[in-house]
Amino acid sequence: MSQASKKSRPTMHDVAAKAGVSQMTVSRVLRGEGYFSQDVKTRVADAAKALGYIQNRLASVQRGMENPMIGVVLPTLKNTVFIDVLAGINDTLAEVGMRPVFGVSEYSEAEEETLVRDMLSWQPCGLILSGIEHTDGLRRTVAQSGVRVAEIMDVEGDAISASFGISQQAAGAEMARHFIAQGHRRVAYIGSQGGSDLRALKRYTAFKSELEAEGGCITYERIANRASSMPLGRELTAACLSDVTDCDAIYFSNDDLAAGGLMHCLSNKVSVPHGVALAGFNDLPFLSALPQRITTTHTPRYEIGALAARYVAGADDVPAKRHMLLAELVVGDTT
Amino acid sequence: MSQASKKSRPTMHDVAAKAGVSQMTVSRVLRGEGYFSQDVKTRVADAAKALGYIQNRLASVQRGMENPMIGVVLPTLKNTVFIDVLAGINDTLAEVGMRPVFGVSEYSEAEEETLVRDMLSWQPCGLILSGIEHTDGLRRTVAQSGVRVAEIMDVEGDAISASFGISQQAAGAEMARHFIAQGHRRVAYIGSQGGSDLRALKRYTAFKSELEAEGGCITYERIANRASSMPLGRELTAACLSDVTDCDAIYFSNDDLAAGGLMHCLSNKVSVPHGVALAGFNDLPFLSALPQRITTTHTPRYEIGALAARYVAGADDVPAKRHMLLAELVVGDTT
DNA sequence: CTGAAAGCGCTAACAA
DNA sequence: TTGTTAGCGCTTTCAG
Repeated sequence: MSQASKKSRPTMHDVAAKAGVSQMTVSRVLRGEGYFSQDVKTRVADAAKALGYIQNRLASVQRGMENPMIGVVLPTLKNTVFIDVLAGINDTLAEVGMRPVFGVSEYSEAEEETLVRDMLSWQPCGLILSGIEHTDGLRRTVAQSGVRVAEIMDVEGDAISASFGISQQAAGAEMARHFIAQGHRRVAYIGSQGGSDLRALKRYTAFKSELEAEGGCITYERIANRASSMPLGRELTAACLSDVTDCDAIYFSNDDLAAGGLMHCLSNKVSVPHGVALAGFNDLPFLSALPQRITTTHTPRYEIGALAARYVAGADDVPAKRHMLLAELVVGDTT
Repeated sequence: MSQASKKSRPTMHDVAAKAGVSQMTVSRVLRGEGYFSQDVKTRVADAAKALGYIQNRLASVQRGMENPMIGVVLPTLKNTVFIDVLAGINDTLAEVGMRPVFGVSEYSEAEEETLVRDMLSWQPCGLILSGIEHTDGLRRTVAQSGVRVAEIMDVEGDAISASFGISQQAAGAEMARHFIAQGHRRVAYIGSQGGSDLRALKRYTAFKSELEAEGGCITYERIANRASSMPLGRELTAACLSDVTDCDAIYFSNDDLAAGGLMHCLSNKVSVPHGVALAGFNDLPFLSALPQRITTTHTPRYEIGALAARYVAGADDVPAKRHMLLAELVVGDTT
């Protein structure tokens, strides 16, 4: 009777019965709070272990304890960048005994709102969202819920409370100045994700206006609808170089595409950077294995995830504000 | 008074007060169960929307409802393979309104057990674990918890209830036969993860014994401790080719390493496959962008995740048994 | 069709 | 140092 039946897992009552104490005492011992004798402590610990007791957090949280769970919404899993961010989030949360619940929005703000509503039903103590553009409903919902919210990747715009990312505009503009300095004035742009990647768009916009301000120009622009990948980059580059003969450089929205471009050039004996210069974005580790070092912008992806996680986990050394991390130009030999 | 205070989120009581019905009626309407008039239905729906009501799942689950949450433990986030699996899991769960909670074990069985204990405290309705080797404690814990458990990637060994994966042994043996058929008898093996990747080990063991049975031999073996990556593959290949001069092929534990190997050969004018043959494992999409098509084994990663998710989500068309998916040899031009 | 009562497993507050 | 009481927000059961 006091033993849990086959069907239901043991509760504190079962542990209490086995240890010969009250259920409340079990609660205290297991949390290590309040007072209890050494004897009781070991009896309870033994009983819990013997029964294979596992805490029911739903009940604790329901009673007012903080839920060590963080809702995380990423735009996609197809881009390594977010995997790195995820790793940073997960590692950091794990350090303090918290876990992420996941959702993928596929770059849709409406879907993001739905996901957040859903996650809030588990009463997480924090939320990590991507980007800084959200629906009004989302903003209202999270404001009402009172959970901590971190927005990652982007810091340009109106943050809900804390944002962690880089300046996409500065990164784009810096690359434009580098192009100009290297004498690349006629530039093609190749992107993916059909323009739903708002951060790539911000970068490109800044790149373009800086380039034009410095006397350069965009001679070709192609933003494919598919997800970014090396094969896609190779394909788009082939198309670009056969369409346009008057560009001396290609700016890709990320490294996967740029690496694909480099592969095209390698396989087709297009000299880089003399035939055409190439640059990507992110500085993914695999670049260092390629035959040529692609010029790119290093982004602190893991750090962004880690910092955001520290914030939503309630670390008091991470204030709620705009955290702009450094994105550094990495000059390779493709420009 | 009936309105939620600034601090706490609105409950069914608040909605009930606003709609002029009892809390129980709100519960019924919101779940669409039982009977209620059209009038009551709209009043409740309006009130809920006006208040921005979000269900408190902790309470429902506590009361006996199923928690649409699946605990997922992966060995690493550094290997694209698991990202694909994750995508399959997430997409499939999302279709039925479920979400994954994540943990990364870093290939440690002890860590896996800790993670599972932690996740079970949220009363998830299912668990997806990687591999088929687990601690006894883990097995006891999940047996007692009564949740559905799926084990992915590997099907050779004693599954808890349902396993989804490929035959690592068959994949390794098939590659060995391919090597022999192509005349590659003296083979080097390059791996990573310091041998904690049990699946790679199984593959290699089968590869080796099949190779030797057919008259081939392993002339070099290097399993680095670091995580698998293209740069690592390039580095290890360089070391291998400078150490050993008598191997005519290298079998890599995965595509990242193999691609790194190919890059080394490209950059150092080592002809492939005549100077040395190369083969990887997984058939990652980026291979199609490389200058040469690397021979590899295609693994149905997304499908494994998707199927496992269907099972733990409670789909009745996925029985609890050993699901061995097909891993197909993909012959490229590097062997 | 609608509501009142009971209780899931836990913890804060108080009593012993 | 330990136990008792109340109640978190919800759903099951049973009464109107």
